[in-house]
Amino acid sequence: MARSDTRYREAYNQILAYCETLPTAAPIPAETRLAEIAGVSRTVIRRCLARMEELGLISWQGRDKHLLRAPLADDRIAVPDAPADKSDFEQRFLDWVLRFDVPANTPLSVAELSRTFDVAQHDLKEFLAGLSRFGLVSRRPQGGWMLLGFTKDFAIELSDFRSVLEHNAVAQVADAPVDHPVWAALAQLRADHLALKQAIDTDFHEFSKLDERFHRCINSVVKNRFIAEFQKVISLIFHYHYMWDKTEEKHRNAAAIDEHLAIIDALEARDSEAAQAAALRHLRTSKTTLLSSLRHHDLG
Amino acid sequence: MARSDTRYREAYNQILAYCETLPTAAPIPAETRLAEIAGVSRTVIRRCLARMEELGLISWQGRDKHLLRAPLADDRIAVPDAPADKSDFEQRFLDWVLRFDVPANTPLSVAELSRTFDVAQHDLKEFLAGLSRFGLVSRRPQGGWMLLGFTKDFAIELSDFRSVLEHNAVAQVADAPVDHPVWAALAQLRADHLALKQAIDTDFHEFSKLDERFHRCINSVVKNRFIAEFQKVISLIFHYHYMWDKTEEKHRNAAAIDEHLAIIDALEARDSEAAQAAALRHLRTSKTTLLSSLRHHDLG
DNA sequence: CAATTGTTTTTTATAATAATATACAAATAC
DNA sequence: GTATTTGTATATTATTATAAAAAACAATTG
Repeated sequence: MARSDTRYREAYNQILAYCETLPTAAPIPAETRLAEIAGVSRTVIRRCLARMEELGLISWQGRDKHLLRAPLADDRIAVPDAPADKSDFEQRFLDWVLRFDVPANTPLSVAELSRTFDVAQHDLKEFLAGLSRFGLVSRRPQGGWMLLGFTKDFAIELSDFRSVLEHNAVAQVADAPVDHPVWAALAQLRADHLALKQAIDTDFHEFSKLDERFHRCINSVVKNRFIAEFQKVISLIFHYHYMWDKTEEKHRNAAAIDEHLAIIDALEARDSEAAQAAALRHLRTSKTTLLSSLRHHDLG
Repeated sequence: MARSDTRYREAYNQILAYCETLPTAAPIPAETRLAEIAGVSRTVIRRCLARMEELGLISWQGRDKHLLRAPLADDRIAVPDAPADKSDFEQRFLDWVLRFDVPANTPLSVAELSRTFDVAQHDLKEFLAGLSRFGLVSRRPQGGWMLLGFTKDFAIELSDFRSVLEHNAVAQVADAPVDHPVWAALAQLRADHLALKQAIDTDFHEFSKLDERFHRCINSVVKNRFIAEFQKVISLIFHYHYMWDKTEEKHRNAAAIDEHLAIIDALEARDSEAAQAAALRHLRTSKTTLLSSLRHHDLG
């Protein structure tokens, strides 16, 4: 009933690995130095040293520390099982929400989520607290959390917000200097769009990836932490909904390719006005698609 | 070492108050009904009923529940002290950060914050997790949290983001129907601006409030949860920095009044282009002011 | 059989606590 | 003497155990 000693165990193995690089009988650096190496506090280092002394790996008396013998594989300490990739948990959670069409206003059980996703309960709570800033979840009066989105209103507001952001991004691209990498990227994207247009009859499902690449490219010009944070959520949501709404997919994607090309044309001509107008047209189409995809899923 | 029974205690008093409205010897509603009244689960209600029976307030046998006597003030149960207004904690925290110029990259001690703000540690963690979405705080590798902003980069990106949002808001105001309440609000704001302009020599410090009102008015037209969430943080930060930067305050405010009036003029003329241009000018000034205020505070 | 209560199971909020970090004092080496 | 390093004390954090509360289910009752 306290915190785990994973940090100590990992540090111990790390220090052991460091000692392997030392010649036998070599003096061992100061505790502060070791703490730096392992990225932990001196408290942990002293625990490590104590164990190493106990195992007869080192002599330790005051500031006189010496390696007695080379560490063996057997000297290593066991680290509790896999640290459960916490990094991509966000991705997996949104994936779950969207893929299984978890309806709006579903109560979320932290206990259950914790089991299915193999994430500690308080990490989950932190994550949900973060999402509540995006209005995707909220606390329930009787305790616990609930999934607010994905309603029609949410989709509309998200689309509108996306339009605002991309409108700005397009304007910035048009103003980008000639040597900006975005131009090379756009040239490549144009080629890829044209290629897919040729093969649209068979490869139309490839468009989803291309779409994401295109929008990411446009937005990459904007260096802004707030916008970047939102783009992550936005692109994920749009991306998934495009993938599922199979109605008229081929025709829809063919049209979208032309819309993308129109934006690229205007941008390369440095016609900011035209580019923004083209972007606006495309974003309107996207919004319509997102909303119709919601209708098919019987939400909102 | 478990959750508090505040919910039970509050529910108990609430049920007691409900019983006061009943005539003596009246039958008491079903547990489900009582649960609805108090907004808690049946589990809590049964605890309440058990206590009421024990005190001789009611008879309780199966579904036969009757009031035996009118509840007295003395029957009430003590509720643990003030629930510490958790609602405005966000405001108080940002206030603290800005008012005391907490420098960027300051480690935040949850334990200390919990004490000074009188907020439970896990509520704080939830709050910090939310702020980390805005890039204001982040987790430290060695545990705990740290305050990232308020750096120059943060201010620049925040200003830019604000510009994007307000640019959009102004465009929407220009398109608002004649009967939209924003027009009445703007008319009032125009009058207030003109009044302050007359008295600028003495009342220039009044501008800060007016500025906040003006921007809130413009943004009120945009109905979007994402934008609204950000506006809260943005307006708070700009508001405070304006209040503190005392250099040339009078002159600065006088200029800002004219900028605001120019925006109002263009909007009332339904000249979207001119309004956006005026807004852009004003936002540029704001950004400069914010940055210079940072320089005076020796940050970034 | 619909509404209500009795009982069991699950989930949540929270305080207690070991692990860790940090701060400070004493000792050592140069 | 002073800059490092270690020894020790204190503070903070992460995590768990657990009572409180909610939710699910079964058994009554009118």
